[in-house]
Amino acid sequence: MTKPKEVTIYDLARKLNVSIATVSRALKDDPVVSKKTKKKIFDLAEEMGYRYNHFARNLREQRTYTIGVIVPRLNSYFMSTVIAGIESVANNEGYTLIISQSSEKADKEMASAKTMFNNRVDGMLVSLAYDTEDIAHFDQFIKKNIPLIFFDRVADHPDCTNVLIDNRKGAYEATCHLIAQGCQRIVHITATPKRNVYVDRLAGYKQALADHQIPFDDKYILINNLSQEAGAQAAATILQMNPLPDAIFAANDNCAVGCMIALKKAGLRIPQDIAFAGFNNDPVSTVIEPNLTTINYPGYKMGEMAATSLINHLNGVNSIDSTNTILLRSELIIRASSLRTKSDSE
Amino acid sequence: MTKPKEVTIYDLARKLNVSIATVSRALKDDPVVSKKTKKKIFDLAEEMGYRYNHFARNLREQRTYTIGVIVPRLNSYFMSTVIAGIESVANNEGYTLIISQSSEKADKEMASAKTMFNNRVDGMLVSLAYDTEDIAHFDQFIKKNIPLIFFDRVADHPDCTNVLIDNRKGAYEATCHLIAQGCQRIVHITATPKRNVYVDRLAGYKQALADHQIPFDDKYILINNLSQEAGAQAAATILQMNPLPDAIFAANDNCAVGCMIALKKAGLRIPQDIAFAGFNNDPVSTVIEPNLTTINYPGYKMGEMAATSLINHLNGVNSIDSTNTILLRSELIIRASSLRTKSDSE
DNA sequence: TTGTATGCGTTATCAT
DNA sequence: ATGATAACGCATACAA
Repeated sequence: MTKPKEVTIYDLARKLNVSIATVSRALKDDPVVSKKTKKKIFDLAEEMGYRYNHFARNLREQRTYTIGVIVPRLNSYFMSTVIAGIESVANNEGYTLIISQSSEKADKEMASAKTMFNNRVDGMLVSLAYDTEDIAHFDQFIKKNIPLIFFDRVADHPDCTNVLIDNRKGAYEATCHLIAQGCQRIVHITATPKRNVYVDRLAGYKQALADHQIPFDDKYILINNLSQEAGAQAAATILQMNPLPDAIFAANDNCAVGCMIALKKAGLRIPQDIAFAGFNNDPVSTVIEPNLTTINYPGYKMGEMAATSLINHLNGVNSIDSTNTILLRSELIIRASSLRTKSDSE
Repeated sequence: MTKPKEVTIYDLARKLNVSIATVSRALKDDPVVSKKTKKKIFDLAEEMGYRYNHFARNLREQRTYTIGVIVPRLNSYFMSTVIAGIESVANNEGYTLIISQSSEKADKEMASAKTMFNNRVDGMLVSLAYDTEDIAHFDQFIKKNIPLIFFDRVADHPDCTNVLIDNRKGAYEATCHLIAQGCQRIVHITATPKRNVYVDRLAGYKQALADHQIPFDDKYILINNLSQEAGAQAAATILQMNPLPDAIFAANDNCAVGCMIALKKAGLRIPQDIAFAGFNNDPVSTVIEPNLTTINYPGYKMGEMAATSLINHLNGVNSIDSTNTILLRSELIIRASSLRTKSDSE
């Protein structure tokens, strides 16, 4: 139970009859220290099991080499991929991550923000929760000049960089594809208009309709939380429609899958009766039958970009003003769920 | 770019004409301070935007209120659920999490361990990587009396508590179920014998066979990394077998799904030609057709238990000697992929 | 109930 | 090339 005493630079200094200043300098490989003493110090440090005390440094340097990450949830393929990307960059640059999930709740997000603020993170990487309305809980960072970068679920803020894909374009392409397959009554399942990703995807959907002279109809817009269960419930609503829609474009794959399963159970054939497209290219999209057409979404890259941009900023490499938005490429992946023209190939 | 100056207890003390000791005591709600002064101090702290400096405290108290978490990967439903459980407990108790993924590689795991050690975590929560042989990189924690708890992918270590399910029992039940469905030639797909979970599941499988007088046959054991792709490759191997096996028990759902898809493509009917069982109750198990029989696995609970146990230990509540293993309940969930008796119901 | 003084382990400034 | 010393912000033993 007793904590063994930590070895400090004082201990090293005493044993070698040098000053702590010399030890400190040697330990960070300062060229001003002679090779000989440096070697002596390194060796002794190793031998005595010296370990660097980050807190003393943080206290002294007023920074923590820690980055706070808040995501809506960890258990989505996309998010965990993003985090992997963030981690690789952060580790490389000597930063530690504090990760927290908001579970899609604004109040949890606020609590996490506060925790991270109190932990004196050097910078923040945030993807907003489903129901966050107001982003005032991030003002504390801005005020203290702590850089904050939003990714994927972003917010418009004059002081923050955003990293995301062109959601509007992705949705536009998916919808155009459905139209090209002969679909006219296309349902769009999406989530809260509080989040840019859903607003933009809806806009892309609308524009695709407009560009093909298909009138937009409110009743074809279904709003839910995009869970698989919500997809199943959406299916019930869809089955009530008369005439039945001939395509569904869901704002994520999970929801699309829940909906597909329910519609199949109701006896509809996909894509013949109703075509499907999703968003995200989640692994589940290649498990569902027929495989789901979707938008591929560079999660790992997004994580890397966000982290790199943040760290560059921390190092003063690029000014936060210079880049306000980083847009990543996405792509439509066409699979059997939407292929009506030669639907039964393979 | 300039860092605004931080407010400290000195600033508060000066403005109120009290000592820093009083401020320090008031801030942590020490009953010894009078209500009046306490209120004054709280109000001023609020007004001046004072924030607590964890590093000064850490430096002073020689602890960090930080817990290190190392997992094989974040992007599995199971692991992210475990982490959600860990997080809820840790947050409640005022601990911060540093999370890192080993990406199933021993060297990354070692690097993460070192980082966390240098960050002076108060305790560790670890689930081992696929290819970790030697757990010597955790000795540094043991030596410093930093408690370490393994969960799910555990190691036998006299000084560590393990939190896991009874993998042997789970596998035994799954295998018995397959046998009860009339299967005799049961392939078991599993992973490295370096990890307890796979060793135990294999043992459960073997015991089930033995208890039903079915001879064990080496060639029915397939070892891979349990990815979906590996499942597809396993399918190729299985198709070479003569006679064909009549059941597959995979050590996780992902791999089972990959294998099912490939076998279906090859024209086999599930469960009529070949029955399937997996492990984990991953959401994908209810997307694949037919739905996958599997072992449900209490991830959130496991995270809560591991975190609670660690924090209790940190608080000196329970000695690490008192509980060396915490076993959680798991359960067999029977779905269509293994139901041969009345296979086509529903 | 409040105050004084010291140490926690660094880094950095100024000397030498 | 090396050393002495002053911060950094807080908690606490001891005093008052």
